[in-house]
Amino acid sequence: MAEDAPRRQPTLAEVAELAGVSRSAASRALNDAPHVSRAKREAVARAVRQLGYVPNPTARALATRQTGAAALVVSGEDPSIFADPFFAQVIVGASTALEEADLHLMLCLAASDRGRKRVEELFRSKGADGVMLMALREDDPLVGMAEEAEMPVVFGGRPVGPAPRWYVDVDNVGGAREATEYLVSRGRTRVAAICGRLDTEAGRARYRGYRDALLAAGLDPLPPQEGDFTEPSGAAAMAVLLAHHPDVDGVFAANDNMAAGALRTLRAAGRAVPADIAVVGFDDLTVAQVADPPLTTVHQPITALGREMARMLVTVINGHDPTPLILPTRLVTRSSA
Amino acid sequence: MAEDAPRRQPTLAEVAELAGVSRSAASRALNDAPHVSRAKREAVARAVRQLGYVPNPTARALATRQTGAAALVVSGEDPSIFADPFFAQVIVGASTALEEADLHLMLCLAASDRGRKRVEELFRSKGADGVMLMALREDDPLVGMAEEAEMPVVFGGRPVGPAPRWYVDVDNVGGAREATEYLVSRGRTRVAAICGRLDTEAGRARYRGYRDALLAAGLDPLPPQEGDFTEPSGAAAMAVLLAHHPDVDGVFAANDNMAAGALRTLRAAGRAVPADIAVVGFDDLTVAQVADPPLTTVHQPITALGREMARMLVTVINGHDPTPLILPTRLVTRSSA
DNA sequence: GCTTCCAATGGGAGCGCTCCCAAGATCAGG
DNA sequence: CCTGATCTTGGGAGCGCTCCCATTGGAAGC
Repeated sequence: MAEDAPRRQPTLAEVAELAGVSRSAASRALNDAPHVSRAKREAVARAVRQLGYVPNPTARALATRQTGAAALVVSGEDPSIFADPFFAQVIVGASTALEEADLHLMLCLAASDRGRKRVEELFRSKGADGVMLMALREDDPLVGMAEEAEMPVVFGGRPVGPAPRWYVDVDNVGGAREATEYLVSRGRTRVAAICGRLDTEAGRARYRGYRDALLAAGLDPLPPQEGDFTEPSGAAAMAVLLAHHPDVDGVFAANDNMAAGALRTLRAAGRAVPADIAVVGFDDLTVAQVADPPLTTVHQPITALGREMARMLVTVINGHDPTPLILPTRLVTRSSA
Repeated sequence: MAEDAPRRQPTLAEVAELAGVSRSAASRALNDAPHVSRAKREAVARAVRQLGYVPNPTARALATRQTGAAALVVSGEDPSIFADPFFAQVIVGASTALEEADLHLMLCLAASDRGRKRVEELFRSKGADGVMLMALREDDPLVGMAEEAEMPVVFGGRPVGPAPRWYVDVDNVGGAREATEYLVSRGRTRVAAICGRLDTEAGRARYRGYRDALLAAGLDPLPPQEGDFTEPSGAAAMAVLLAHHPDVDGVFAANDNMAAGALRTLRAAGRAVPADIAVVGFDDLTVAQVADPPLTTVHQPITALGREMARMLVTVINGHDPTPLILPTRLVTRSSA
């Protein structure tokens, strides 16, 4: 008899037979559940080794009604939003925490109609044990899906509107306030804000922090100069700012990408940083260190954000009800302010 | 009767009953397979809508022996390797292509023993329909796992050693050669290389390209000054270079991160770029545009790399045998050289 | 010596879907 | 009007695992 090509994987039943025990006993032994004698436990282990048995996760999932996976869904208008290194760091944290709970990570970029439809299906079909949701915008359809879904959902950063039950966020207001206060403390009196998308809670919160700080210092906040968190948008916003308020001497940018863009515009315009204009960013990504001059920026613990989101999700999946978490930020001073 | 809490999802059997057809017919209608009358097809559609039915992917997976997911596995010694924005772009491409094939994306960072063990289990248990493998190092245990796995595996970038059956790579040698030739064409005669990890094929290939170009121009290549693709390692390598070869007038760095690091060291050492030393990078990530001076660099189509990997994987999953693909690079000249 | 209790055990019934296959319905051709 | 070919149809048997539950057999208690 020729060996028929990719021979089927051994099943638990075969393991049981080889070990001379029942399927039930084999199953219990495998999941080291109680009520299995030491002898049978060993017999099963031997059979597993001999057969090279690996449990079939799909079958297990069907029987237990648990998929063994958690999804990270990132919203956005187009997939390029995900190119921001921010998400990569979130993933590093989330992946590590999920690994500890022995869950797989599914990544969904809900950045097209097709993508959103697939996420909806994921929710409705319970295709994962839980979901982490990020980068939501105002009136984001994902919020509705999450509400309807009978599935654990943890938000990364609050969505615009009422706070969800479970979320992990960063102290955006506090960070922005600290950055602006720093600018003021360095003697800047005409400080502007290049803010992120105002249809995101992060964008709004950071502008709020900026405004609060200025008001508290008895200075006049400028109206928000909106960017979209990308480098080019920061460069453009800075150009507008320069045109309308030639006398600005300080800029708080809602993230490092935009701050880097501002730096570029400033360089082109011949303004010295920080001598003429001081610039502060937000995020503390690699770009902040590489920029010239290196950016003074608000550090946020991005990997921790991912890690805590995942941990919180696992807690919820296990039937508990954790309280939301707000991670601290801190100002890192370099040379741009 | 109180409505019992999270009422079980409707099953296909219930849909069939409501529609007055058999489970088989309902199944066929759902997957629009042939042999279903128009009338029944519509009845099923109506029942589906009325019940809010969504098929259970796990059950389907068990029956069809297809998981409906593809995994992207990123190797590395620790998870931080993934923080490189390079991977984020790969994911954007892969995710888009996978979406078209209606496959989910599982992300596995094989950056710890635990992580590698989970990948091995994934392979052995056929926990995905196929795998994309990246960032392999010499003697990487993942290569062995991939070989033994009876599962479609597409490599992103070739591993060190014999070329695998299916891979998508970038023309590393050609790109490095072009970069170096450019340096030579600008009159540089003492050109050094800050190369990436030499236990990766990309690191080796780029050094080879550098060496080939110099040899062809009748100049002497310097021995490889090895970094690990990170910014600090580039800064450190540049410092060593400056100490041992104070007269270098050109540097080819194997990626933008290291080039940015080199720039930093050069700035600290008071060397003008490109006047005293010209610098060329590789990748063309955002950092290249933000660096000061903006980096002349070898652009590689990263999103396309991800997209083509995913497409190739889908092709293999569908039973075909595509040929490996090598994507072109091109030099983008900015101000650093 | 005889209950009492509990660990150990294995059979059976699913989990929700696909798919093979036998049987019935439909229709054209002779 | 009958025969054979083609399309529909639904029952049944899995896919591989978990888990409930009834049964067994000692060990411990009186």
